[in-house]
Amino acid sequence: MKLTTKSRYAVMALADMAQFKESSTVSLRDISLRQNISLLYLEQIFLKLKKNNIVKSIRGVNGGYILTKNPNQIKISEIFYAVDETVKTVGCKKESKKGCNGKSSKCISHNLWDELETHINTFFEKKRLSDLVYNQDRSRI
Amino acid sequence: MKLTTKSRYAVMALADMAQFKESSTVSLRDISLRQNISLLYLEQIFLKLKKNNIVKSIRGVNGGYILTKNPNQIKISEIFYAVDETVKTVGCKKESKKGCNGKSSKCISHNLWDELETHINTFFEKKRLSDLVYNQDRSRI
DNA sequence: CAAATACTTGATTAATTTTGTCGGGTATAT
DNA sequence: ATATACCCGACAAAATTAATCAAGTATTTG
Repeated sequence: MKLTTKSRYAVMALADMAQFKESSTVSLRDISLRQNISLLYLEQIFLKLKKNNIVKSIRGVNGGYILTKNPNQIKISEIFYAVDETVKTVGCKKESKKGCNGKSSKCISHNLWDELETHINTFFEKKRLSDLVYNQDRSRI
Repeated sequence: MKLTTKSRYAVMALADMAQFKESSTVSLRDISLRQNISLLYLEQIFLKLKKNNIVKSIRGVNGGYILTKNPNQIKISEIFYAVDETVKTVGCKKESKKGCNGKSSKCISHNLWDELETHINTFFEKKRLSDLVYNQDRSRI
């Protein structure tokens, strides 16, 4: 059970923006250099973040991206949703006739997986981008 | 972020054993039929469970597997560990000189991922096989 | 003891998903 | 104009997961 790099990078990049927003916009090139993430890959990720209204873009020279909200209003769960990171613990098909479909007949472990999913999602709901930035500052020695 | 079928199957199979232990041993063939899991794949899984002392095996006709402990003493975390399911949220290499190595220099999101890992693992530590079986019984209408 | 059952093990293949890259755009400040 | 930086769809490489195969060994039962 692991996180995809896509969602990890998304969070890292947004945290980077929250931290280094010296100017109004932050270019992907800067993030790429600072966080050591492929620029091309970052572009892919930011398209999704933009579609989901987490950042907005400004084109042209001196362009870049800006957070649409304050870091303390951006939940980690939003970010994950934006880049299609989902928590999948259950393997049962909803439309399967025989076997577990989550409704009429539940497999032995179904409730456990459901609980787990909720447990993880709750974590993401609670955490906000601002938590990272402050945490980071505190953890520097 | 998703669970591998291997660990899902492992939990399902063990829960099945806890539930249907009419005789002393349960054959993989029975589990395979009841839970609709490939027999060959189950064999692979049970080898690991055996190496990790969660089940023991009895060969020959009427052979099969037996749980080594009571279901209320088998943590989900043990099962996951046995089949090599690990929770990996951090992508940072421990030996990397530049960038995050988890110690001298931490990347912005490092603490978050660590927290998440702990959060998930705590869940698996708390849950026991017996929780599934009872849950299941309760959820049947 | 023969035959059926069921566990044992390593190797190999098939399928899927992740992790990017490529190539060609378009908009804008200087 | 031209360099910078976002935009977008398609594609390819790599890694991982999922599952199968082949060739066993041990044990019970008739």
